[in-house]
Amino acid sequence: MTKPIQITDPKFDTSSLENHIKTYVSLSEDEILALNSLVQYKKIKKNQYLLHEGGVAAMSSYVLSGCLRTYITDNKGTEHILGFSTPGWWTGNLQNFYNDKPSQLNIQAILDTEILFITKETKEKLFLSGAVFERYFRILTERSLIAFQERTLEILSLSAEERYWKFYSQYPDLMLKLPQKYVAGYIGVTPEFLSKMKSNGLRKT
Amino acid sequence: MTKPIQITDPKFDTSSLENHIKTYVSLSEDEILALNSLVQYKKIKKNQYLLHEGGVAAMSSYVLSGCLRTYITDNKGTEHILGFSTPGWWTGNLQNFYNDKPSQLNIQAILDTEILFITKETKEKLFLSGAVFERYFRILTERSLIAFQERTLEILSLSAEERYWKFYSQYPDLMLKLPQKYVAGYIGVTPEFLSKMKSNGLRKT
DNA sequence: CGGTCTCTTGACGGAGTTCAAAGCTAGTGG
DNA sequence: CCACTAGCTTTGAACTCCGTCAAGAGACCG
Repeated sequence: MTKPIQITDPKFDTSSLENHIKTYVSLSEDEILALNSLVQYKKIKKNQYLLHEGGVAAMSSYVLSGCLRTYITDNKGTEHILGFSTPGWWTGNLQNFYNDKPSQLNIQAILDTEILFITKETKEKLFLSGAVFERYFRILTERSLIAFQERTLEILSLSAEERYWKFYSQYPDLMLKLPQKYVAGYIGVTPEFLSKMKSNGLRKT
Repeated sequence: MTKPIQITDPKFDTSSLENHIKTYVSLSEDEILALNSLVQYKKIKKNQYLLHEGGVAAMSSYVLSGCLRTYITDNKGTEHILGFSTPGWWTGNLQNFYNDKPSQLNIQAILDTEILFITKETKEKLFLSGAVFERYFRILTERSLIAFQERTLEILSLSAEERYWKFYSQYPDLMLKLPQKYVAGYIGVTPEFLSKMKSNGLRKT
């Protein structure tokens, strides 16, 4: 389906990722070299999949350009979106780092997308090459955890309309160029109901 | 397994936490000493708070005995439970590690509870004393993140009854000794509706 | 005991869903 | 560059799950 990466590809630019890491920890020259030698590059065309339901390959991906969505399809066929990944953010199927059961998750490009990625194995090598990487990912994971805790509480405590505005305030530019059905799939309503909410006069309260 | 060296007064037993850490990383004697010197102990009586809404003190707590619940109160006065912490699990208000805004979270003992805890500052000291701690917390945080991602998808995709059974299968012993209103607050329904679900013949499908 | 907190039960209401149909938009090939 | 199609969005009516409010029954602790 998707082509394997060729390591002999012309050199790609890792400066975006480097700078991202440097906002959390400081990197030595050796660590930068290790990073560059372990990270791989990939292009995903719009609507193609980085991870298909049932996949077991564990990888973490840093988005350079474009946008991905991570979602599941429930037993009624409805899609539920865990999140969107825009440039400067990591995504991946963490479950597969800890067990080999096929993932329920799909990760799909909703725009032409470029990523840098590391597999489970290369990530371990990265950790061995410098403790700063362990620290970097600990911090990122903590921040991601906080975000998901907040999301959990939002779904439990806010109405659909409030969740719509929350999403809008968090991702204003993303929401404008996103198909409505994806917004619906993220905030947890049907596309029909989101449409009705909008026509029935949405107003921030 | 030999008991850890108690340098001075054996005020409390950290072997539970030590063993927990050792299931993820290996600890040197020096690291064990650092851990013992930095970790503090605390008892919380039933219904008392480890963290009150509005608190800003950042700490991570390892539960030795008892049980805690972490929750928020929304603007209608309804309580929504983020999670329960039973022996062998960590809890805390991570947001306050990254900003000083008062937390919305409450952490309350629902049984007489004993914890070991570290503050934001001592946690940093722990990281300096050994990279294994960074690794340990990275792994724990990743696992916690996976759990919250799954919870998010469950709330979005499952009915109240399905969430009830999911909760039961994940925490069978906990659910039996938990007031129903807490189960309701976790799965995201009113106590009244949970009561009706049960009387209307709950059956696993 | 007695009071407070928790659980149950019922009637009613509303937020959000389902299904179906029609309009709209955007991508695609000729 | 236009026409065609597939998917996206809108709209409406019927329906369902779950919430709200209120009242009563039970349970726990001082």
